[in-house]
Amino acid sequence: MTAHATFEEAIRKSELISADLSKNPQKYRVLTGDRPTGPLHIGHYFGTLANRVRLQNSGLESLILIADYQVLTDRDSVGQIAANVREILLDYLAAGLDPFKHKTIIFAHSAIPELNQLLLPFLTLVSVPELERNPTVKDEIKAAGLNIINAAMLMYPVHQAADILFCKGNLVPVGKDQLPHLELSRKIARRFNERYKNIFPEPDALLSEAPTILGLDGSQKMSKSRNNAIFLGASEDETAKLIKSAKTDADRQITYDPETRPEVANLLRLISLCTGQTPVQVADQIGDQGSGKLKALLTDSLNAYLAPMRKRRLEFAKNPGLVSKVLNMGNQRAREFAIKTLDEVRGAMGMIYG
RNA sequence: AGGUCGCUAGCUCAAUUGGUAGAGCUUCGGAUUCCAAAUCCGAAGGUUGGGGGUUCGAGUCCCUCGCGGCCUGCCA
Repeated sequence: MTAHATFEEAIRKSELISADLSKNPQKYRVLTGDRPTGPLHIGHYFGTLANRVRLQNSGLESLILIADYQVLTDRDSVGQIAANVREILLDYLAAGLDPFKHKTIIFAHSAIPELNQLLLPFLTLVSVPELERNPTVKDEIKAAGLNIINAAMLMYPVHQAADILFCKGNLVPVGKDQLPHLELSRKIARRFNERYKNIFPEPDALLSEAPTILGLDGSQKMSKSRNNAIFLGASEDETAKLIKSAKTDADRQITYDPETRPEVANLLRLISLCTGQTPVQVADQIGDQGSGKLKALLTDSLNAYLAPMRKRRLEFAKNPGLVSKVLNMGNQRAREFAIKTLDEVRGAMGMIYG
């Protein structure tokens, strides 16, 4: 099957599942996650976080992974990891993920030894060239400018397979770039089932139509490392300052044209996400008032949109005990899955001796 | 384990026979601009991996320790 055909197939299946979600939420267990390299920004929010909250609220069991070990795939040090984990927890809670009201489990790699142990048999189901061929990994190595590739970087898609399969997750919301990883997870599940015993589901992709949010420099995806991001927890003044620094163009007449005016289009799209208007409507409203007006409007819209989240975030920040409880609770529940699955795996492999 | 090369600003790298540690990019500020970008001007940024020694003087030479790359080997 060609890559394109695979993609078409993934879209088709994703649409079928999407239609089924509200009818049969109990059929699905969702896994997503983030590397704790810093606080989350509005690209994360509009790209995935909002969708996770939506899935949670429609009754799906959702596991959210803080992939702390994977911080080290492209750097030598974890940095202020404890602070970063805390910031991400605050972002999750502020965005509306709620382990107390919903079937949501927030947990960390490092707290689940059984999950990581699954990695070992999984690694034997994958060949080295298969890992080296992964286009997303190749891109990430290139983007990070790595001249030394550590083994964890090469095998992190296998680690992801363990993340998904330890809890028998069957639905993974992803962007197009993550499809190769999910394909590998499916392959690993299939090979394990074939070689030992049928215990793993083959997880499906839920392709989001979420727009990619460009950074404030307008040329690349928003990301912390490119220093072009607005953090969810930023103050209103910081947000205003960052938006003011965004790249635009010299044309005073504001139009929505993603092809020729990607920077302006990106700002219009952000307003659209905050207000519910279409980008074209926003552009018409600004007319010939220029990018200054566009930025003022975005600043007001975004600050207003994020205000309730930021308020919640500040309140959670005052309650570190509650934040710790969220993670401890999630770790405990995730670990129960992991212990159970590892037992099954060892049984299937004939590795229970005593 | 052996051989070898390396460690200088946030990043990439300079620094003559031993003689005041610099540049580019990034960051920050200013000019400019409807706002930006680009451009121009300016600023910040360092115990030269740690320690010791030689010397009037060490990034540079010597010793030592640490960390890392590559090559070869060994082991489960």
